[in-house]
Amino acid sequence: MTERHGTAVEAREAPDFRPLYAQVKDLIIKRLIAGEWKPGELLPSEFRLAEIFNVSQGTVRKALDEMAAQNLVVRRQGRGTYVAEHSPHRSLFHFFHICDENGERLLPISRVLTRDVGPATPEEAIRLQLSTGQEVLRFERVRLLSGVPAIVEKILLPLDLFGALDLPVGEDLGAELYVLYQQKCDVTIVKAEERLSAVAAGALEAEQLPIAVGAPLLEVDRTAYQLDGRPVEWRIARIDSRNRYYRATIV
Amino acid sequence: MTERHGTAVEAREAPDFRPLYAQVKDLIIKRLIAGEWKPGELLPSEFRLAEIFNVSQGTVRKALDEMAAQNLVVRRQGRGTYVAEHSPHRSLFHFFHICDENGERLLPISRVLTRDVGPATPEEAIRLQLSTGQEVLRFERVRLLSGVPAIVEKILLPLDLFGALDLPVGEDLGAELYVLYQQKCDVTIVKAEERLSAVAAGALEAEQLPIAVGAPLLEVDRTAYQLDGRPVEWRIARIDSRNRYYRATIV
DNA sequence: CAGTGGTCTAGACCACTTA
DNA sequence: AAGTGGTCTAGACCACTGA
Repeated sequence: MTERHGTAVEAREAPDFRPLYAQVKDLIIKRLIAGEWKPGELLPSEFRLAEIFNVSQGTVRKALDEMAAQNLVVRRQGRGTYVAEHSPHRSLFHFFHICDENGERLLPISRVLTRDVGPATPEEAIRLQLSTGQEVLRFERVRLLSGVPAIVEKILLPLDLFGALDLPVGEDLGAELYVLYQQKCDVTIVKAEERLSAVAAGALEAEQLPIAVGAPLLEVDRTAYQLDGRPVEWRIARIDSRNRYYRATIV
Repeated sequence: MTERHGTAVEAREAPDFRPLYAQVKDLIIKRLIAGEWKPGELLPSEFRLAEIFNVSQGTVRKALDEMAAQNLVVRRQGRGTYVAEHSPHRSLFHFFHICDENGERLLPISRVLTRDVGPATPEEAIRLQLSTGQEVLRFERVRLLSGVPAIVEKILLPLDLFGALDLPVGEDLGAELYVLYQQKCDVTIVKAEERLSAVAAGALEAEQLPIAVGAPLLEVDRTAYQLDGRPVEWRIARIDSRNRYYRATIV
């Protein structure tokens, strides 16, 4: 630990007095980023971590509780604390917000339409914080809901991280993308920002979805981030939102 | 408290063992619902509450921390714990998610178009959990963003709670609706569920907004709840989402 | 200055899991 | 039975607020 504040009169010019538990949390996250513990693995116990960082178990607990609230770790009584993993279930329930009219989660099936590699355009470079010209992967895919084409998606990924990703054009993906990112490319998505708007269907959408050009579509523009804060995916989904909706809860 | 589990061998057939702090939280929420402490008021201190409920201060703290995370109370070091209140700022930042292209929050100005009282239709009764025929208040309003009409909204309220609400047709509202609900009708919104989709503009929207019939609009269908879980507002907003978007964050 | 919430620690017991 | 996280308590000191 950098500084403790008890015991005696201390020099305390440290401009940033962060609580101990916050410092512990940062240190644990640093080790996660460094890959010391991989997704799905067990962390050391609270007492062991308390020894490592030379704080009390209660302080470690508070750090881990916050990390659990952020879905960075999963705590299981009697077992231990695990590094969070992208199960298909978590991917869907956490990152896919489309429901049918009764509020039931819909399970999508995907088919890749096109695959493309090339230098990033200026706009793409900005969105993924790359230098212009750095190589990127581009995909277009269709997702079916209840067996009907419902979503056209464009996905942009930086090639330096996703070189190992092999999405076969024309075939169904065997898993959720974020699960594949983690398993094949060691990239874990921990946060996403979405911008929703309504747009008119273009030629691509009218070709792939059972709608006419100009029909209203729900556009979800998402930037997804990994643990170190780097934006690693930009995707734009255009959704035929008749009989469906995007669900959000405000608490 | 109902039951403690320390000290000795105890009869413990209670089928639901809720942690003490959760029971304390429920009891505090019950008192909030009963109106024992009003929005903006100071709660008793942690030690005082610990006496009241006969638990330790740490247990009260955990209950209050959870309530603070849910925006039910606001904690201020050195002052105390306040019952959360709908300030204009909170209303906007928490419940209004429309931004401009740079991510800047937009401040809306409202004008009421129509006002209507009558028995609830079957659909309306379902959404507000009323008996068919119970009286409801209906409003239509236009909201301007950056001086331009951008949102047409239909708002439905049960008359039994909102009889005191007086929205003058044609005039600008002096405050955010949720602030008015709280100040004039003693109704505090604590949660909302939103369903987003894309729709084609109809006659009303084309009349009020600078767009054509059939143009894509972002529809936000919101049900808002008060502390006891009762749905007390149903509103449908249709938003001209050119140069704007609805912002969501997934963590 | 007294009173509040915020942090940190230490220790006890509980419930759950695994061996 | 041993080890884990979950709960509860008690007490210390800190930082902030307002009289």
